[in-house]
Amino acid sequence: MQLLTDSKRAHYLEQYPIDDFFSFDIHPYLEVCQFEKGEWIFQEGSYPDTMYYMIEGKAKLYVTHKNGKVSLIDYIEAPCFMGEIELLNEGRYTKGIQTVSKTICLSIATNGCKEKLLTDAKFLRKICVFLGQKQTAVTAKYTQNQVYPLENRLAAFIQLSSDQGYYKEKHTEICEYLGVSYRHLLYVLAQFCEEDILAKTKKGYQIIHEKRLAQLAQEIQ
Amino acid sequence: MQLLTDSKRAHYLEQYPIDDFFSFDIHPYLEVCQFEKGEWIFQEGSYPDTMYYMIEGKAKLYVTHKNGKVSLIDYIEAPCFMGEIELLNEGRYTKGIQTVSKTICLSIATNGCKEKLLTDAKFLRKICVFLGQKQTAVTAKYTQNQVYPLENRLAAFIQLSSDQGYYKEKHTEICEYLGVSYRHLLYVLAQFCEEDILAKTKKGYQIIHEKRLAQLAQEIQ
DNA sequence: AGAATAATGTGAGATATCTCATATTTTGAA
DNA sequence: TTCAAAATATGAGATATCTCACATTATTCT
Repeated sequence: MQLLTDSKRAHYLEQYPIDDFFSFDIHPYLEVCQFEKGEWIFQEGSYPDTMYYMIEGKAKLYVTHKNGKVSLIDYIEAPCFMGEIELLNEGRYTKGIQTVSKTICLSIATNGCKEKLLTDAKFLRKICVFLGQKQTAVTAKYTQNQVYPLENRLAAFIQLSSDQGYYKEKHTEICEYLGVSYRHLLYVLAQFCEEDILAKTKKGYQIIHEKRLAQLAQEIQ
Repeated sequence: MQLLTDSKRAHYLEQYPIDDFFSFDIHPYLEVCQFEKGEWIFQEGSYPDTMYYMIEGKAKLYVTHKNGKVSLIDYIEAPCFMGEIELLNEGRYTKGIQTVSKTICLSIATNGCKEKLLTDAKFLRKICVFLGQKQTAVTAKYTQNQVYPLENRLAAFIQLSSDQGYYKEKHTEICEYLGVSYRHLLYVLAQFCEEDILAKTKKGYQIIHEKRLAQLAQEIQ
């Protein structure tokens, strides 16, 4: 992690003003940080003293289970808060956050202004809305995981993440996200090829039979 | 649903004071309602105009999927808010809430005081903490569902819900909660009996081999 | 460039879980 | 009390998904 200073710092603060999230002057507590790809923003089990607001980039929210298995809970995309739950409740981070790409965050050192934050209606309302939406999203994802086979969920995910008719995500990431084994993900991809829904090319999996894919995805809504 | 009046109303308002959730006088907007067992507090798709704070009772939070399957997202137990997300964001209820037992709620007609609520730091902070904790709980449950077989999850659930060494929940409810079919729940219960972890009696399933049960449950933590 | 590491790909066999059909028992309401 | 509905129970067969083992490519680092 690298603290940005001077012109870079000024640039980001200017481009992403968050003054209106707060009813007091937040600038004394603010830093601009840059995380490299793959860097951990929060480590599971560590003690929190910072809240972040991600303004550019993408990250993954993880939890590690006792048996060593890891669940990719969610992708986190700018703009969003991180560490807000830990600010509200005491305690360690129970989740890890790792960047997927270079990421720029505004950091708020909470030891300086925790009380101010927790009594600021403007800020709290922002957090409330954010938490509410996140909860809705996470709940939807998990109930779907439970009720639909991978065939449908993968179809929906391919629709979402494909670019110019090509699906080219990393299998290792996606199987974690969809909560299935690597092996099984490959099985279902192979099955899609078998059924001529996709075709494997050097550029990724090409979507051939878009209608059928949509049909499979739609069963979820 | 029944509005309570006079002495009953006064009784509950006195027993569960929520004045300190707000920095303004909430009483003009407050009612005390009673829902019978099995009644729906929110219907999926309906338009919200009320937020509730459940003070006695227990309910189930549901979502219905496109394919007709229903997920029991969570048990909701007093004390807790209901409809808070809909207060924050516009839109219909996307979840249904059905009581499990007779339930007493304080209702807050939001059309009268929405603005006041959404600018009240005291209230917003309560909601934030509540949402944060709920999110943590829901996430934990669902990631576990994904990673552990029913054997472990059921063991943990039996530990939680058993009373005086007896497990006697309704299978029809629990299979929904644990996200498995009725058939499979019965299989695993039978397996527990087979292994002399439980014994089926008229009073419910008796826990015989507590250590082994704990062992199975602990794999989750 | 070469070595180490990560990602991809595939087979075989196991198992966790589902669907459906059907019978019995319990519960709640008329 | 009786009847219908809900809950419990069980079998049989299907399938979605997992584990493990191993081979082959890409990527990254030195």
